[in-house]
Amino acid sequence: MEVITLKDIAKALNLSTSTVSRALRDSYEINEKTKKLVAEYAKKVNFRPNPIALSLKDNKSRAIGVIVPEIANNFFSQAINGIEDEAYSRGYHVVICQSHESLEREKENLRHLFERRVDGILISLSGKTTDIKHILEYSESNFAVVFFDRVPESGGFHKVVADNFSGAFAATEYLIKQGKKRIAHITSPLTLSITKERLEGYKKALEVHGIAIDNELIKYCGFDPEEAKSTINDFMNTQKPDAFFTCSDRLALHCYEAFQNRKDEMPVDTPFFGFTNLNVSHLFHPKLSTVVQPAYEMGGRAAKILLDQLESKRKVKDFDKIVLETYLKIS
Amino acid sequence: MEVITLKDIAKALNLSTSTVSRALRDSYEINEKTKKLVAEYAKKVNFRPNPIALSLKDNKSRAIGVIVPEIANNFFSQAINGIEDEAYSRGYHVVICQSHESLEREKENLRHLFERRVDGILISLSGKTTDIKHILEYSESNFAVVFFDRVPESGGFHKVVADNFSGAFAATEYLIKQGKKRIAHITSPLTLSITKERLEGYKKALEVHGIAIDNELIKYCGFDPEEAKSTINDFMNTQKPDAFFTCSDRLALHCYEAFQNRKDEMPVDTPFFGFTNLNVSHLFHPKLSTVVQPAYEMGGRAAKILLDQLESKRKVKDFDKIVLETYLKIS
DNA sequence: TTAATTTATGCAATCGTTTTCAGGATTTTT
DNA sequence: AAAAATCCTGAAAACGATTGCATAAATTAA
Repeated sequence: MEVITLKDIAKALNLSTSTVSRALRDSYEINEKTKKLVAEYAKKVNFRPNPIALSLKDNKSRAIGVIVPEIANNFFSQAINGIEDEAYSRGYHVVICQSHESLEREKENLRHLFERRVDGILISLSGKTTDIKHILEYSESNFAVVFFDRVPESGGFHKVVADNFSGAFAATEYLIKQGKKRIAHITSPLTLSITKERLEGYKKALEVHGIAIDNELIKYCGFDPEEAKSTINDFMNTQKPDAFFTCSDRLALHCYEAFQNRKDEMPVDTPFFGFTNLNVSHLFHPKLSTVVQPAYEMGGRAAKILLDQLESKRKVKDFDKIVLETYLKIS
Repeated sequence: MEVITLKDIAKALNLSTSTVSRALRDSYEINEKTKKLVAEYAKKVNFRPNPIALSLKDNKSRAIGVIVPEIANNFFSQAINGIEDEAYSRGYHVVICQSHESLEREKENLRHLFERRVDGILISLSGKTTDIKHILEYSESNFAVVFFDRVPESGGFHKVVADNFSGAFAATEYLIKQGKKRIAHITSPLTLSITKERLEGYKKALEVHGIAIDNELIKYCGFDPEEAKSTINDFMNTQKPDAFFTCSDRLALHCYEAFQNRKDEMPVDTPFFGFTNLNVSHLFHPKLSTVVQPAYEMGGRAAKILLDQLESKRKVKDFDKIVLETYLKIS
């Protein structure tokens, strides 16, 4: 497979590169016969314009960056699928970076992507990110940014999120309808937007069903597995909840592990709910039910907004916030 | 964050772009004073050479492509982590494509990456790929290829694989030492290199321990979950093995699902082994033990070989085949 | 037949960087 | 003091594509 340039074609057909270029782009200035000649030859030798040359010319890389906490997480890998399908179908490629829940890594990722001259980025914030100064720095220089899933509170950006409130409400309500009254909620640090929204959904469901909110049943857990372990131990030694509802993939897994470490097995009649996209939750013991987010769609929508923005001439002035529905997967 | 070019620096300091370029690359031709002046100014305005311009000049994109069957699979996402760490630390970026176990998609991925002018690719073959003609087409035009995990039989390529034989041997031996004698092996199509190697390990362990090989206990399963289902049903209705050993992530999951669909639960004293990197296998019911591959390392090594090759002047003549050890994770 | 118009093509600049070549200025050698 | 060597710098070409401008050739109008 040989790499062919415009110049090669021009030489072969005894034309100038400009004529060849125009012929291929079907310019009105070029004779039909010439066009056909060029088109046929180009096809024969399998000509493809060098995307790097085009990038240099247009000052556009036709690449977008994605920053997620972790690829090895079903939610994010599904979201990435959505992003890639949208991007590839529109001729963009995708550079993926992981923040590993670290603000420092997130900053490095941004710098790397910026230096690589990506046209814009999609980002789901790290768990340690409390403000977005580092992102604002870049977002001036016509460097478009769209947030998804874990988004900042401040306005002025496009965002795509799940309906965290309703998802948490539905899960909590489901547990209540199963007759549960002491539902523990184990959640992430309050710095994350999703934490607050899910907590509100949980509280609202209790309220609607006339169950008093017991703050002892709500625990915040950072990223250290040990935290989850001691939280679970506390719960089992004191509160003995009759159901669990955790806020994330990671927390659900840490809690399951904490249970495995205890002598007394997790009671089978204590249902466990997670806000996760784990595609194997139904194989867990005890069963793990989940609030599932439309991760693929979320990625695709976020990518679409970004690319639309990149390709539109006028500067956007109003910013979309798209909220996608979740659904329950009962195991 | 402003984007600065050589020309900007040249204008500001009243020098020519060539002098600035040379100063920054510490050329012996440039006066020390000038060098210092330029270096300081460049640092102040945060100059970064435009990678796209460099790519065009060098005819190198400093990007590598990765083709895997599926990102949403722990083995591959861990391998990608290894690839990205190696690549980013050496100033390359990574374009990820998924073949979704389809030969057609794999061909499209190749075409896409080639047109994108990546300098080389890392590939783990799709389950439908039986020959590598489509890859050979490209591998001429100084387009380096390194295979990992699922590699072709033919020589003439760099390869990084797990010691599939030993892994399968160890798992089978473990089951035998647990007193199991009728160990079912459910495996992928024989077109995949890993299938054969793992099957050989399984057979060898039986042989070493004086257990006759029963071909009725060996079943090949494609990618359709229904196949796994009927395989499991067949086994449970007739052979009733006293242990299971599956060849892949996917097969292990399909089998677990098949068991869930049956009335009679999977007997708890029938141990189940998978050749997978599932990081939640210990939370399954019944327990899933696994042969774990060093996925991160595999990705990293493969990337290193590829990048070393890209950066070496002389053409490689002998091709490495690196075999990495697996380990058992008993749940 | 000559001028005006249309048609078809090529030249050259551009994007940002590197690098070859050339040359001016300064210093050293004779 | 002239020739040679050394040092520093800049102009220009190259990478591959696009595009404004110029112009030659063909056609039409007068």
